[in-house]
Amino acid sequence: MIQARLMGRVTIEDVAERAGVSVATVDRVLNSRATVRPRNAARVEAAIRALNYQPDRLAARLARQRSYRFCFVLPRGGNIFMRDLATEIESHARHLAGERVSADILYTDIFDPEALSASLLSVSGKYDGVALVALDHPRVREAIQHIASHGAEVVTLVSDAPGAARSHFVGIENAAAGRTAATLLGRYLGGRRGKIGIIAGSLALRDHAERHFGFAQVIAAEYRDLSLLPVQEGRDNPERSMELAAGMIAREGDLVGIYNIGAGTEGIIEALQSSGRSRDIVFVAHELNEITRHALLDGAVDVVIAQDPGHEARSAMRVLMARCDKAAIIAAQERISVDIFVKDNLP
Amino acid sequence: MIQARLMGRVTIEDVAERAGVSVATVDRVLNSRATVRPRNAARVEAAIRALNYQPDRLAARLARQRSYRFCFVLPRGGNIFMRDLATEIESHARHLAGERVSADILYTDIFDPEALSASLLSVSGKYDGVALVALDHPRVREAIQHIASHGAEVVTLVSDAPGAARSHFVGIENAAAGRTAATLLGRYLGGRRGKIGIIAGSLALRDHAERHFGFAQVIAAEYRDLSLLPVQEGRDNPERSMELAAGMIAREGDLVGIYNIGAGTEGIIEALQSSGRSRDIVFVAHELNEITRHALLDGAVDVVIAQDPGHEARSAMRVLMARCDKAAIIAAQERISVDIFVKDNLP
DNA sequence: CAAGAACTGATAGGCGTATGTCAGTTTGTG
DNA sequence: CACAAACTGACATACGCCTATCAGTTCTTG
Repeated sequence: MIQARLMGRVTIEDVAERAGVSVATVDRVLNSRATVRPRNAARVEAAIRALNYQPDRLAARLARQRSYRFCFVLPRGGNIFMRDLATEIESHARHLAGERVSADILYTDIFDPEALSASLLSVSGKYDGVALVALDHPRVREAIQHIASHGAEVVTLVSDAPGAARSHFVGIENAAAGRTAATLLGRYLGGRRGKIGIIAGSLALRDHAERHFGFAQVIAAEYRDLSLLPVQEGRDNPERSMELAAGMIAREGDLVGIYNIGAGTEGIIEALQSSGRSRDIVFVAHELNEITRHALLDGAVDVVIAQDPGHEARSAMRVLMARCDKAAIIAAQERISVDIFVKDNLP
Repeated sequence: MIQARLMGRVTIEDVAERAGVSVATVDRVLNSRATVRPRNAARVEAAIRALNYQPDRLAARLARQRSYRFCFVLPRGGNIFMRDLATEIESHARHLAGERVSADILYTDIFDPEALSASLLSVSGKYDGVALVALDHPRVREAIQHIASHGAEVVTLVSDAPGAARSHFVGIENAAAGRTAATLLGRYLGGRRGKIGIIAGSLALRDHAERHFGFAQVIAAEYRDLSLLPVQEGRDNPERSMELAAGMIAREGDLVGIYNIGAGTEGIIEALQSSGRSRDIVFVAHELNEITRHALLDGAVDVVIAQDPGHEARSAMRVLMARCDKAAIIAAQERISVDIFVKDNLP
């Protein structure tokens, strides 16, 4: 092992010496703890640059004795994806116990602006960071503002609230996800002519609306032989989605594709299979889980567009931690990608 | 901020007290520093479990005064992907400077077993961890063994050497990548009948051979209307690949698809475009970079199968660090996925 | 059962930073 | 020029763990 002394690690003492001041003064500059005469402050800054001083993050966190408490606000009784997300958050929180981080999960009705904002306010002031699956609503923005102004970091997760005081959004670009679905569905159909059915949870959900927008855009622009049926809202519910899909299949003789924007995929698979037209209808769904995974292998689903809940959980925590100790975040690492899965590249 | 004392962080002192021994003994057990009577060792283990003690990794690294030195062994004069990988390694190394980690890059001819193993031996003993783009060859395995037996951790990067003493492989499953390419190409062709041209860097490269295997497997099993032309070796060179592609296009009137297993994609694009048959031939390539990115947007390439060099660089460093301080690695986080890109889900 | 071997406890000092105190020095102001 | 205000330096303590030392205790073994 090579020891640090051999590497000549630069410490605040070196900076102090070089700047001709005491370590206390360097500390005052570094942590803006008290006013320092401009001349000395400048010297310190210069010494820092000259020596390329980088504070030791390990020592800093140890000394600061900070243990970060984060709160994740998730939908109560959510779909499979949300349950997977919760599992990932718990598992990563356990892992981070050795790094002085703890995370609680608060379940609430995120579709009700009043309930969500009440939950947010109830949490305000008690945590160093809050991650929430947001609803784009004035009340919610207000609650986020409240948390932020009480000194906590806020990030939105999966679903964003663009105008709000959140410092980061951990999630995918949903319009791009919709466009991706359209391109794959269109290319898989390879020039066939016909109708495409679309099922969403609810177009009142920002992410569903955005996916629909992206999907419709690409189909209109690039696949003139395909036409879209009006969106049906299945509320992410398998039974309801099954009925909607069955209705579509029965009504439209030239149905060649289905795009499920939200959850409830198992219902649509059932409708397809019991209709006997499963092989003729290209089906694109969202999110990778036990159901869609098996469906891909069976051929019941042709393509899955997904976001990785594990990545999102870890990313949210890393971003919160980084913001809490004012460190830089690695943009490329924290970017959540629009994943495409076929039967062959499953994890 | 919530202080640690409120959280009741468990320290070795708590463990010692609970086990009825001194902290020195706990330390002896934890770091197997000297022999401890079995009875006491068992008590300590029990106390650790009972209290769910987790050593503070920050404090440990600080005290140990370790600064990890890693070496990355990459191909000299590599293709775009390898250059991107090098850039990512440098950039992440800079980022980790504040966490007592440094990384050097050593360029060598990784296709020559003698040269590669000589480079590995020259590096042996000087680093805490080595990551290399491996060649699957006895000489190389021997060199890896040598490094490992001198106390350094070894991981393979992008290309594996399965029998060797590396503790981890950071890269994709190449057979799965090949299968994925075949499925997308097959589905994009939507039942069209014809020939598929395959260009590889060299089938002597393990990753290329594996991709080819996976690709051929799926085409044979699922796309009876498609037949494969013999693999042409372009040595990852754009000019040579262009000539090979141009030849194929001219010779085979019913060429409906091209799969480029390695680099040199720009050459193939040129051949396709100057032939005027670009729109009729589905083209699947590997790795996302400026060239393939533009080609996707242009429509010159239909699908790109990729691995993320940034993820690989960060993952290699995290794995090396984790192994150096005997910490657990997060499997899901370190798994490198076979990414699929179309024009709509580009980062 | 004595002598040596094997083990254990107490303690000190260190890693690089944070935070606070207090006496001492410089600066600005009237 | 005096006096308060603003600034600075030196030092102490803490964070949790690592490493080493040394005296003291408990085991082996002949």
